Amino acid sequence: MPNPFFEVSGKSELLTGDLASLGGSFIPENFPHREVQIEKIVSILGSIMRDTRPSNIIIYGKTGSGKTSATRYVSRMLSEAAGSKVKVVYVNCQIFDSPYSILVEMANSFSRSTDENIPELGLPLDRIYNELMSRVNSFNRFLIVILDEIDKLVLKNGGDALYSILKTTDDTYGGKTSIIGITNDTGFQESLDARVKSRLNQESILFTPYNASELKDILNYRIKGVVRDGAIEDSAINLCAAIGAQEHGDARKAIDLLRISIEVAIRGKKGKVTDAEVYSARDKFEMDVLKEAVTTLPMQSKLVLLSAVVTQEIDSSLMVTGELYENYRSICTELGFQALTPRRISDIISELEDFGLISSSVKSMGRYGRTRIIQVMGSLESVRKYLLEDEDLSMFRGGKITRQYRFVTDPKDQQKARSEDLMQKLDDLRESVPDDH
DNA sequence: ACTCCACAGGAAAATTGGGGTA
DNA sequence: TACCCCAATTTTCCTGTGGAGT
Repeated sequence: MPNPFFEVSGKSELLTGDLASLGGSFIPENFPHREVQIEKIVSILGSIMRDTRPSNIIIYGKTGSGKTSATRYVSRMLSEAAGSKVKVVYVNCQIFDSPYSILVEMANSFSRSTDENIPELGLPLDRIYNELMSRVNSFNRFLIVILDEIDKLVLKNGGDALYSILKTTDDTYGGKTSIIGITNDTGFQESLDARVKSRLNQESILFTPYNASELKDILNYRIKGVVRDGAIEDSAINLCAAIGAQEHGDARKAIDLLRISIEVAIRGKKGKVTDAEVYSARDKFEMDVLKEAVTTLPMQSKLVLLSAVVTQEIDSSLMVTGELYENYRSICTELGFQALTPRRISDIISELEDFGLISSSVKSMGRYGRTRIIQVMGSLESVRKYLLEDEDLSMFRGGKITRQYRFVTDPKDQQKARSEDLMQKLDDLRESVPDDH
């Protein structure tokens, strides 16, 4: 009888190694089909071994093209080879997206203990800057700053952040700071202003999308030593590779898919991974991504998304900014949140679109104005379910839904609807407790 | 051809919340 | 404690605009 505890602990006769090596943050020892790019990075950074500052690098490539892990891989090797001569700082610009937070993050990477850390808020920028400079200089070695998702910096504050970081490459006496920017936006350069562009873009490296057969090689390489020989059918690997190839050659997706397939097979007590496991893994994968995206949203974004779900449930053809906003306000009232202004909600809608949770397109409705037509991605029930997992939202009963009067063609009906809407708003006002400010 | 809706989205002001110094 | 400094976030104010109605 197979030991049931092996199954509980995630072990199985399918496995010979640790499934974690198919996880997202794992950096492998080898990058099949990325030899050219890696060699180029190595040759640029190699100047450190000759005590010369390396050029700045910009790396382009879609998600899952290996740019981030290849870069980290190379910098890890460099640290091994160059020892204390070099310091590598990795900053994800999606999380640290202001000049202040990035400089602090850079400076704090030199701290040996938390009490040396610079606070995350409150200090003048140039002081942070000077502190960073003095730390870099006293360190007196090469500093390599990896800026992942560097395009987010430009998007959010017009390149100011980038400019202040680039200053570090000049002002360091001896000029020992280099920057590696990573982006998936190929038009990234055009959005830069000239002074930043000329300083930043000294070398660029393109990570081309993997094709299906390359993905297959990668998968085969990654499962070596993890899975018992023959535990995964060839066609299942091909399927994972094919799905990854469809998504702009996304290796991360292909690997995740394979990992989940294995998990599915283990849980289902299957002896091997077949196409069927991959297909159900794909469904699970989509759900996981959706759940992760929804549950990690900031509160206000959740409220807006909830409003989008509710609005679409009422009538998907009427999903426009104005309706969404009115319903958002009702929801805020019901749940006791302070509602933000339409301008901010407009931005939040754009943010939700960036996350792929909704899609929108601006459309002119002629007499009825110009607005965004919005649609929730994924199934409404799932999104709703994940949203209501938040205990602050779980009290949501359905909310008062504002009366619809836009696009009502008959002017008489429109007039009627408008006044009814107005009545309801007055009711709402009377019901609501007056704000104390 | 002209109007005007219902917003989009840029820019600047105002608010918020943290930190330093005296 | 009082006060001013800072960056981040949100609000206020604003100009711009595609096309159905007229």
